[in-house]
Parts: sequence; C-alpha cells; structure tokens
Amino acid sequence: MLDAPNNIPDVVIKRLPIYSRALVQILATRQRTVSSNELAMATGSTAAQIRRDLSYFGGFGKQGKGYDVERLLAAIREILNLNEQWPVVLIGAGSLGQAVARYGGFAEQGFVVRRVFDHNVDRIGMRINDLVVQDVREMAELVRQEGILVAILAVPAGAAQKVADDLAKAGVKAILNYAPSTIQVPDDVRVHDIDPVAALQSLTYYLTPSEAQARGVSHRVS
Amino acid sequence: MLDAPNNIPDVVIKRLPIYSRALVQILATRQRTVSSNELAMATGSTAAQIRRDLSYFGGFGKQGKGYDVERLLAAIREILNLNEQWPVVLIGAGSLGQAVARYGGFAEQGFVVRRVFDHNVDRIGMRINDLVVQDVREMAELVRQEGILVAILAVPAGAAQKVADDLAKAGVKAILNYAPSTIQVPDDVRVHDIDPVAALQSLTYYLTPSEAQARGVSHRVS
DNA sequence: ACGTGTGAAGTCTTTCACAGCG
DNA sequence: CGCTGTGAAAGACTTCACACGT
Repeated sequence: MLDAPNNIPDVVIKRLPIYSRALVQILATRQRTVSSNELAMATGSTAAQIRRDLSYFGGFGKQGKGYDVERLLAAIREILNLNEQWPVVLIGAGSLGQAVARYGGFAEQGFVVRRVFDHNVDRIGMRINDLVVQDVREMAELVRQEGILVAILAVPAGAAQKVADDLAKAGVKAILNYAPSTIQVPDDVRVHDIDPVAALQSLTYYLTPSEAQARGVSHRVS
Repeated sequence: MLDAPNNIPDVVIKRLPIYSRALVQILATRQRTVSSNELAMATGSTAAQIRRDLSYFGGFGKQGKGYDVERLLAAIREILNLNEQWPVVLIGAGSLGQAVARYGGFAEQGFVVRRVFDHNVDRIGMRINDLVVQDVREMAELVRQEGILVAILAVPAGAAQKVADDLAKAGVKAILNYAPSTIQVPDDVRVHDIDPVAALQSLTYYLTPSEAQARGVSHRVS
C-alpha cells in the first residue's frame, strides 16, 4: 500500500492515466528511460508539470537519467489501483449502451462490464455479447450483492438522476456519466461526465462564423 | 456581433454549454426567470461562479429578479455560435465511428456529419444512414473545398496523429478526439479529448481495493 | 427584501529557476 | 553535464461579502 499524502489535487490524478498511456507506448519501443521533457512531448504537457505531478508520490526519477519507464508505469498503475479488476455495471441498453457493452477497450484495461440494465421492456432479455439485459429494478440488489463500485450511465437525460440515486444507495462510488445532464450525488461518490455535444459547443466558441466563409485554397495566415 | 473581451478563461467557456443545457430544461417548465442560485443547483455549480461567469459577457440579470431564462439562453447560444449549422467530418468508420454517425444528438444541436472517411478498404463504400464512407485520401481536398472547420476523430491511437496533421493542413480548427492518444496540433486548432477509459482510470484512484471486499448490506458509514 | 455584479481575498495550479545528485 | 525534485514566485480560478439597483 502506498503511503501517499491524501492531498493530491484532482487535476493531477486526472493526468496520471495520460502519462500511463504514453508510458505504455514508449515501453513498446524498448526505450528504457524517459526524461520529464520527453514525457511532456508525448503527453502535450510540460516538463515542470510532470516533475511536479510525479513528486507528489515520491522520487521516481534519477538525476541525469530520467525515469525508468517500466518502474514509473508500474508505480502509476499501483497509485490508480489499475492492477485490480473492476467489475462495472452498465445502465442503459440503447445504442450508446450497446456500443459501450461491445467496446473491447474497457475490459482490456480491467473494467469488465458484468451486468447491463434497462428500463425498457423491449430491451430486457436482449443479448449483447455474453450479457443479457436485465430489468433495472433488479439493479440495486445485484449491485449491492456483488459489491460493484463502478457504473457507466448511458440513459437519457430524464432518467439519469433517478438511476444515479439508486446507484449511490446501492453502494456505487464511481460513475461515468454519458447522460447529457448534471447528476447530484453524495460526497463520497465521484462522477465523470462525458458529453460530446457540450464539448463541440464549447469548441465553436473559438470559431468565428465568418471563418466558415473562408473557402477555397486561400493561404491567408489569419 | 458580441463585443466581449478576448480574455475569457477556457474553463468558463467549457461551462457555458452546461448552463445552456440546464436553461433548456428550465425553459421547458415554463419558468420565466432563474436566479444564480437555482442555476447553480441545476448545474452542480455555485451561485457566485455563475454570476462571475456570466459577468464576463455583460449584465444579463436583473437585481432582485434573476435572469430571464429565454434571454440568457439566447445570449449563451450566440456567444458559443450555436445558431450556425456546423458541418462536421468524421474520420473513422469502425464501431465507434458508426455509433457517432448514427447518433442523432449531434445533428439535433447543429453539428451535421457531412462526410465519413476511413482508411480501410473494407469500409470504404459502406453506407451509414445517408452517408457513404469515403477514402481518407480524399479527405484533405474535400474538407478544404467545403470549408469544414470541425472534425470528429474516431480512429485507432496509432493513426490519430497523421490524421490530425492532415486535418490541420486542410483548415480544420476544432477536433473532438476519441482516439486514446495525445495529438499535437498547431496553436490555432483546438482539441477536446474524450477518453472514457482514462476517465475510469482516474476514478479508481479514489476507490480503495479493500472497498471491493465490503460486500453485503453492511451499513458502515466509513 | 431580493439577487446581481464585482472589488478584494483566498485558494489552487502552474511555472520558474536552481541546488544537488548521479 | 543532464536532469530531478522543490522552494518560491507567478498566475489562474473561485469564493466572499457587500454596495447597489429594482
């Protein structure tokens, strides 16, 4: 068990998976050692930030050398508890839910979708890979029984709050929320929102409508 | 055209779509006016933050009353350029790309997927709704010709950088990146990354592996 | 009395810059 | 000599708290 201080900023924790991703890639090139500068390049961050972030957890680097790729990756994986297998419940078996259930990327990283629930009678009983969609009314009991802590919410906006309440009551502590609405949860539950439309809507702020007119092969440098 | 100062923090811009979402919901209840406090409740923010955020764009509120829901929504939509229709290119017609292409939520908000490209010969020519998957080699020219500024990247990690380079050269200024890798772009291009696995990986930091053992209906309040 | 808009204060995060180790 | 780890400074963002308009 790591004896890290319990005061690490959330922003830092959010960046660790990005570092992890980059380290896996670097490891694949057989490179043994990586400097904060190289990692910064690979992650779109800065060398100072990477050194500061890693220093929260202790000295992983060697002066003049950098960080041992394999060792750093192992450390980050331990910090993030990625050596566990995390069983996950998925709520919502609409097109998004189905895409999530079929996507191999979660299981590959230890997030195994164990159960899928839906409210809609037409979807209950449906098979997705080796899972059968169950009635959402059975959710609370099964989640509690199986000690599942992680949920992926893929229901329409209108249903999200009620499901989130039920999940929290059933003991879930981490929710990946695909519903385009804000959900209220107790303090000991963490939510990460994914809203691609909202993301695009904030990107268009930086686009001037007039830019849309700038057609053709014009090479004006703004 | 709004004469807002050009110094508005990115975090603020990221929150505007959330306010917009909440306002649409409130508008549906026929409520005419909303206070910073109510909006805070609805968005999981705080009243002070909402007042501060909105104050960057001028005084939308009335003392003692709050904000006119309809007027505030219209203002935010104008700030974010949401009254435009934004044609979008989608790169990657794998399962994620297909899900994106079929998802109605983008078009509903003015982001119309105009073209889909893929590298894989097996996918080129495939129909998705009313679109036909085209060869990615035709992408640059078509994007430029049609003045498309917004792209959704749904290719494997290994292909993302090359595609991003081509998109930037073709004039794209906003990229929604679903590829689980960091992409490097020129300063005048904005990227928003969506990586659900990375999101889960940062959530599990807050979960103690021992918690997974806490099964049954135990009501310990930790 | 209610609720906005905003200086000022407080907190959090990033960046600088360098001592010190390998 | 190269590169980490980290005080200290700078900068960004949030929150407080209240004057003021309605």
